[in-house]
Amino acid sequence: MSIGLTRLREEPDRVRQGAIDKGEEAAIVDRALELDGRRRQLLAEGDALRAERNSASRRIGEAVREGARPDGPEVAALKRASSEAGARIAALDGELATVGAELDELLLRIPNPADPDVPVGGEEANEVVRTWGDRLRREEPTWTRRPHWEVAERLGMLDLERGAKITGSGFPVYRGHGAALQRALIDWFLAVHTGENGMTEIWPPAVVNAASARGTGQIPDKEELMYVVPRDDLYLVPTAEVPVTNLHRDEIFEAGSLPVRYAAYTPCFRREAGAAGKETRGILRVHQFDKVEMVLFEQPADSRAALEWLTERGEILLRRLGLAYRVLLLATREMGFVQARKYDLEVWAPGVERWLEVSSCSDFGDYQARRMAIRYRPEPGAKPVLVHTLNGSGLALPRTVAAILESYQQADGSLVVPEVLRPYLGTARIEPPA
RNA sequence: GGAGAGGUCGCCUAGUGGCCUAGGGCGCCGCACUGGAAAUGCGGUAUGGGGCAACCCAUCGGGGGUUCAAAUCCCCCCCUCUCCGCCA
Repeated sequence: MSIGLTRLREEPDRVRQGAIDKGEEAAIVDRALELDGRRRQLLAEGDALRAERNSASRRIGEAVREGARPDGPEVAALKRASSEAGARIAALDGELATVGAELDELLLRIPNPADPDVPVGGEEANEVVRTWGDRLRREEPTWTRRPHWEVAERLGMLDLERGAKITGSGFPVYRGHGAALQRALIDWFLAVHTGENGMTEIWPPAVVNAASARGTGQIPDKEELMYVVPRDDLYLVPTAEVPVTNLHRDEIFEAGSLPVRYAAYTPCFRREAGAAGKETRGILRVHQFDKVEMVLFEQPADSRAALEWLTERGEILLRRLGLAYRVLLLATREMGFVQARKYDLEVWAPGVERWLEVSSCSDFGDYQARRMAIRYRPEPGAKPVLVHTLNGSGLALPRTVAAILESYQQADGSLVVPEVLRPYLGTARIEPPA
């Protein structure tokens, strides 16, 4: 990810303030401006020298064609001029490489400024935009709700122990109705997205190359987050965002072709190094999980409205599942480096009595698109401009499953199946094995 | 995995060190001709960077090298196709 040089030059104050709001040093902005000036100067000098060298070489060709001796004095003089320019170019290129490297490194540290109305601060500044549904209580009048892992183990839907045996902790095994529930959710989510939401379904590779990992910023920003296959220089995807956004890397959308909206299911692999303990009981935080992700490519002017629409696509799923949830507008230091605006969807899990993040919907502005060179031609024949990219979960499965298990469990130990999933599961109620 | 053939402008293609500052065709855009169109003719049709501009620079799958000069020669890598092997 990086900030655009044009934007840096045109609104340095906004960029500087944006960096401060996200907890970065403002001084890097000024240093970057300085280096940018030096770089442009070097480029101009280098280009002039290249022009000189090119014309000298061209004249050698012409002279030889017109009968000059290739080893004669005229040609020798031209050769000398050309070599000399070449030597100076090499020197300038050396300095340019140094300046460019420092500049690139600085640019990587300048965050995408948040939208003006995003609250400034950390977690305490997050804003609850809206809440839907009634929160169930753990303590019912005549019984107590169990946490999801107990519900699931008792119903034979989940086997964490054997998952740990065959792979490691954080790799859950779903079985029976538990496995079917995974499949049902994925299928239903995609049906909604490709149907009423008009998205195109993508079924991408779950493993990507280094260029793709770099495109969405997993390298170098979040390299420790990913599982790596070093022998083949490949990376297991931490989210479908990576392969799906990279679909259009180095491409130009022709006029009239936007928006392009995708929905994609992939398994997601995250190392989650250092995350262990009570907060991660059950399937709240695992190394492999399933997720349907929505990825949008929009015209710049449309991205803000598209984010509201995108967030609503996630909310609709929760409402139809009958799960209480809230929408958070994340504050500047919570939203991350690359987002201009970000909403989190949190579902209520009555068994553990916690809000669980099941979706994160972000507008990246042109920040991602710049790194991947994804552009759009506003009019036929016009100069391409960077597109705006957005993505949002719709939805991540494990915590959605946890909320379903905890919300729909019954006093007798059975589980009522949410109505929208009954056609997929073929039953309205799951009973404990006899 | 082995052998061979390829990767050039949106698409097809020419191109074996300097008239390549990449030619031609198709498609597309504009203009002319037409009542309107077809056909035809003329012109234009990549991306990024720099410059007020004329214009300049970079890019022929990617990277490195040889040379005054590389689409062209050399090395490494990637991808596609054909055949063989293996295989859910």
